Amino acid sequence: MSQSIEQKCIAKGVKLTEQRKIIAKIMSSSDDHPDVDELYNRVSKIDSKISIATVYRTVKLFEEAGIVAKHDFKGGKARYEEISESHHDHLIDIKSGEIIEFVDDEIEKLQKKVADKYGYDLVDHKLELYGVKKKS
Amino acid sequence: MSQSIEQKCIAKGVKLTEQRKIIAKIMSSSDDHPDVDELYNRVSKIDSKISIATVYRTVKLFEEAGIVAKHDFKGGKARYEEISESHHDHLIDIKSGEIIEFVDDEIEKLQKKVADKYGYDLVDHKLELYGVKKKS
DNA sequence: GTAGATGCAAAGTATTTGCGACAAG
DNA sequence: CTTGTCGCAAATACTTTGCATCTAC
Repeated sequence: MSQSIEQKCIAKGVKLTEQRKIIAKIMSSSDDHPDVDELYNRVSKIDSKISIATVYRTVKLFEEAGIVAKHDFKGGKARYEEISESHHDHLIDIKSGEIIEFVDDEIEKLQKKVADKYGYDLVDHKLELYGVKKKS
Repeated sequence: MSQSIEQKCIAKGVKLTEQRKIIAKIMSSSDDHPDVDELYNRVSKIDSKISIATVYRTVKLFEEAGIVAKHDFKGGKARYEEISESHHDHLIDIKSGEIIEFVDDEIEKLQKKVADKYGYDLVDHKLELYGVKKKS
């Protein structure tokens, strides 16, 4: 964790309001992948007057500024996490809902190669693995 | 195309109604990835009395029966395609929306390996590449 | 001081569901 | 016949927005 969301906002010229600071702090200190509802719950404990509309507006703003990442895992609701310097993908336990982050350079390389093969420059990608714990 | 959706329904014991037959036929003959609205449009041309609720119910039913696949690409709406014997992933042109299907055995293998490394059996996975055409 | 942010409630989308009428096996 | 499906409209879930008020810079 080299730079807080708050610092990133300053770096990107995003105006920092009291509400945004609180949401930023919550997201920085969350190491799971909360949806907007969950974020709203956590934020409400600090300032109960923040409206859910503000949470929606703020995560969208942060996403557009490239500060947080939005995921559409199964389940309908969008979920967010802070973008860290190291890119990673997700392995999701379909029983417990637990999410494991992983990196595999080789897969990354192969993805670029595939895009290249079809004449594309890779802009973004999404890799989600869904699994069940092995009964060892 | 070895087996039509209709045949798969029979094989899986899914009751075939007039509406389902029409939806099945449309999906079998679509080689793009239509959302429910688009499916409803196409279906309406054949039988304008079919309601969109039936389309929703039917794609869900087919999905649960493992006959069609649901994708949540960017854009909010769920999109569907018939499951063919050959698994594939998607490369999406973020400018035009065009979708290219591809297979890469090596990536598939690596995914299993990753899941394995964390003690999981891979049940499902999702790989989407988003790219822009190279100006060659 | 001014542009932009917030809170609230109302409006949008996408999807699901209750219910009486109806059709498949 | 009987169970499950259909069409319709109402309901739900998630997210966005208009507007008057307020706040960061």
